[in-house]
Amino acid sequence: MNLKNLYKLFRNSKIKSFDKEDAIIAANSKEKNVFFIRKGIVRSYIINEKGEEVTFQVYAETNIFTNVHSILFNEPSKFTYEAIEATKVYVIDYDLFLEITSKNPNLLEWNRTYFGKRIIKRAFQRSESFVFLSPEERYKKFVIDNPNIVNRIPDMYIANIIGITPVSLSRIRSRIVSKKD
Amino acid sequence: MNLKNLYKLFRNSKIKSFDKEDAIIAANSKEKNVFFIRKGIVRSYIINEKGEEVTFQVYAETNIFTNVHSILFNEPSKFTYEAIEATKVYVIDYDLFLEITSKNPNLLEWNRTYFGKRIIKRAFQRSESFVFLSPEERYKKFVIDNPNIVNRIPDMYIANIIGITPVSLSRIRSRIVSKKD
DNA sequence: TTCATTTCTTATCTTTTGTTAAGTGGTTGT
DNA sequence: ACAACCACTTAACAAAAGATAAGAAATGAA
Repeated sequence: MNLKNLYKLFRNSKIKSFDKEDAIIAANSKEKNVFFIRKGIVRSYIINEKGEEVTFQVYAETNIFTNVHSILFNEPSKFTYEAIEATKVYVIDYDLFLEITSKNPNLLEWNRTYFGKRIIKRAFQRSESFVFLSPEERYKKFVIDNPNIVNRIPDMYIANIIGITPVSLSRIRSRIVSKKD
Repeated sequence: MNLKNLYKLFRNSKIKSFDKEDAIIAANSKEKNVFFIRKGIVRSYIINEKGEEVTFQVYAETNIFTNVHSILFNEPSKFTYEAIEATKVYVIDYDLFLEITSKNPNLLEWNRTYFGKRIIKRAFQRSESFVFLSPEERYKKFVIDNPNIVNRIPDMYIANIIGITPVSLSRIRSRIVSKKD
């Protein structure tokens, strides 16, 4: 599956634009849309018991994001999905998404193999990174895995994503710099 | 989907018994079997660069485990799957598993909804626990989520699973006890 | 530009974790 | 029963992380 087919899938869908800090999927929403990011960055976050925003994941261009909890389990979203930059997305209803992918053999294969599996693989790899890697190693891995994202989002989001505090990430960064000398 | 249908799926499959510490799936294996645990506990682990075993996950009765990396991506398993207790499993080849589930409407629906989604949900919830919970909270959650496992496996496995050292888990446990007074 | 806001860094202090090692208690196998 | 082994605890120390706050740097808005 390549980007060509993906564009085919989304070319007849709606396009929506969001300004920085716009909510794309509100918390507690049960909407079942599939979003393909054409331009921009999106993050998912929750508000914890202290009232702080905690970022869970970020998505950039050519990535798909959805309200996983709704699509898979018909549950309201725990997360708010918010544009970090001005963002353009293709939007397609999940049922229509399934209908289209099931009619086109290429897309069906893609949906079965690439799309669903990619979600599982990422979730697995992420859990593995917490079990097998230190915070510093997780940060280095994030930088390597997300070269197109790392300089476009606040470090505090990265800190949340790898499970540490922003202050601690700042110290890790200065530690890495001083080691290089 | 209930256990009845699951038993139906596995009733004509092979049954295998493993002694404590037997490897059920060897590391680097590409076998594509699906295992249903009838009795016993299984853990997956890797050997890290220091030569230490690091446990990633445990599975107990009525749970299914598979060589996820092989089934989804045709890659060799990173993990060894090992019986922690004397264990009896139903074994069925993945292709046969797919064939049977696709013929029986109940099983097909179960495979689409319950089986695949359960894997995703668990992987998500696990990642979330590392982002949103402290080590102590992760331990308490593990105990609540796994009442049938927690007293049957060494604490050192639990420590690995929640991403801390055995020594640290021991301290957390004594902290919890002293708080209760 | 200038001002206000937000993020990042740095500092201080406390708490927790990692590491290593020793000791205790329990289990296993012969 | 006995020895050997393994898991758990505890201790001591070093390293890292969390919490809080203050200042610097960057960003955004008027």
